[in-house]
Order: sequence, then C-alpha cells, then structure tokens
Amino acid sequence: MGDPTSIVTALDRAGYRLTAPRRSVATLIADQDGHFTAAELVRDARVRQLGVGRATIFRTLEVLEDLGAVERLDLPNGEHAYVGCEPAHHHHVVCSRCGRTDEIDDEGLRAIVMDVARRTGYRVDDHRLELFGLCPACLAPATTAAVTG
Amino acid sequence: MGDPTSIVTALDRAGYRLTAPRRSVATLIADQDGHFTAAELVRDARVRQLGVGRATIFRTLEVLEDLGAVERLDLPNGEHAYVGCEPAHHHHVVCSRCGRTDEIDDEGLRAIVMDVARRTGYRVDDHRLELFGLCPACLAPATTAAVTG
DNA sequence: GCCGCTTCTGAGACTCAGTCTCACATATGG
DNA sequence: CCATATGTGAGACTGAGTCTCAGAAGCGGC
Repeated sequence: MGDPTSIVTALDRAGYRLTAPRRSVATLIADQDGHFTAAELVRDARVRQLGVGRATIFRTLEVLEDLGAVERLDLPNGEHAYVGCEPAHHHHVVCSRCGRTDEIDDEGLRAIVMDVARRTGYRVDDHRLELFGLCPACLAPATTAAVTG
Repeated sequence: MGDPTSIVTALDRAGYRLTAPRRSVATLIADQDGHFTAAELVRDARVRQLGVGRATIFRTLEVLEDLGAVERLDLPNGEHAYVGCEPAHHHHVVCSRCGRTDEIDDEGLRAIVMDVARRTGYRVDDHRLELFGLCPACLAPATTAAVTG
C-alpha cells in the first residue's frame, strides 16, 4: 500500500496533466485501507495540510472512476464509497466492519446475466454486484468471542 | 397497477397506524410505473394536493423498506430510487430508458456467493445485484431504428 | 360515541454531499 | 521562456435527507 504510481500513470496515459493536487489525491487514495469516501479524502487532505480543495478531490475521483482506477460502491447505508482497483471489470466483497475490500471476478455472473436476459427479454448492458460481510481477519475474533462468551 | 392494498396491509400487519398520509403514500407508490425517487413522490403528492409533507414521505419510505414492501435501488448515476415489490429476497433488472423494473430470482447467485465465500474467506451476509439495460418494449423501437437508419 | 395515550405529522430549520462559477495558477509543447 | 489549454481553490449554490417540536389523530378501552 501507499504507492500512488499506478494512479498517476493512469492519469498520464489518458492525457491528463500531472499536477501537484492530483498527485496528492493519488497518494491519499493509495494510503487508504479498504474503501473510503470522498469526505474522508477531504478530511485526510486537510489533516495532512496538502492544500487540496474539495472540488478538486471530487473532480479527481470522477476522472479516476472514468479511467477505472477507482470504483464506486454503494454501501448498504446509502453512502457512496470508493475503492482503488485494477482497471478491469470485476466486483467487490466489502467487510462491514473494517471496510476491507477484495475483488472478485466476473465468472459465474456472466451466466446469470445471460439467463436473465433470455428470460425477461431485457438487453442487459450493465450490472453491479456487491457482497457485504466480514473479512477473515474480522471473522476470527468474532468466532473466538462466540465460543468464549 | 394502482392498488395500494398490499402496502397498507403490510403496514397494518406490522402494527403501524393506518393514517391518511400513509395511505396517500401507498397510493402514490402503487401508481408509479417502474422505479421512482423520493423526490418524485414528493412532487406527485404536491401535484395531487394530497397534503403530505416531505418528512412523512421519507419516513414512510423508510418504514416500507424495512417491511420489504419497497426496495431501494442505486442507479448508475448515483441516484437513490425505489421499487414497490413483493417482500421476498430478490433482485431487479432496471430499464435505463423507461425505468421499468422486473424482479429476478436468486437462484444462480447463491452459488456465486458461496463460491466467493470459500475462495476469499469472507463470511458473506448480504449482497446486492442490479442489472441495467433496455426492457423489451424500449428495445423494439431501438432495433427498428437501427435497421431503418 | 368519547377519552386518553401513543404514535404520527407538517413546517421549516439544519446538515452534508456534490456541483458550479470564475478569477487565478501551472503543466506542457514548442 | 512563452502561449495557451487545462486545472485549481474559494465559496456560493443546490438538493437530498434528517431532526425538532408543537399540534393532530388513530386506536383500544370504556
């Protein structure tokens, strides 16, 4: 964690200028564990005195989402969060406790999408799958606690 | 469409009072085609002079979501929308053009969830699947147009 | 039908995410 | 180093959703 290079590279390759604020945002994102919200980046930027404006953070997130360097999640509570990720189509499992996310591939889902399309007559262009639960690390103490108490 | 009975019944069975504003909201929802936003209900209520306040609409939607009489969707553009639906776990295909939604069952997804759980070590408690595309009705003219022009 | 208690409601203030504007700054190609 | 297109920050603005609180009204008991 903590390496903003891939984000910066993605910006560069797409023809965006490599400005100081964008590098700062890239660093902030690279330093996040699991998912994060725009508001968290704004707060972190202020704490770290990076002098990056709110608007810039929102704009940069938008660009990065377009580039696929970041993906937007809709948490069950309605919040919009982001995860840094590799630019390929995939989905995420999100830990409800610590916010850790892992990518999951598309495999089986494709079959479901095709099946739904066949049965409903829709042409399915896009889809979103999000799984929520507890990651192994958060699960371990929970299990222990359950056994103990 | 247009029959608010099932929503009213659901409220009643859950021990909520059957007030005039709640009946109005139930009717508004029953009259919606496809998905709708809280803002749309507020507007409709005003147009139809139902005298239902904004806060009440939000509160009623929250209650109905708890009861499973309504499900919340996150549209690709970030908006929060709702669909009236039967209170059982399922997912939706959403038409990007007309907003129509259809329910799809859980079948194949269960296998995916279990597979992901096994491979990642997460305990998956909840999931969300949304498919977006064009419904058959919106698809037909689109196809014609493509052929014609 | 009426009473009393509890739940519900509407108005409007409030909060907070996200967008927009616009004058100023700066990365980049030449 | 310059010209210029692109990016930036401050802060106003918008719109969703929440909260508060005094008053209204459903419902069970009589």
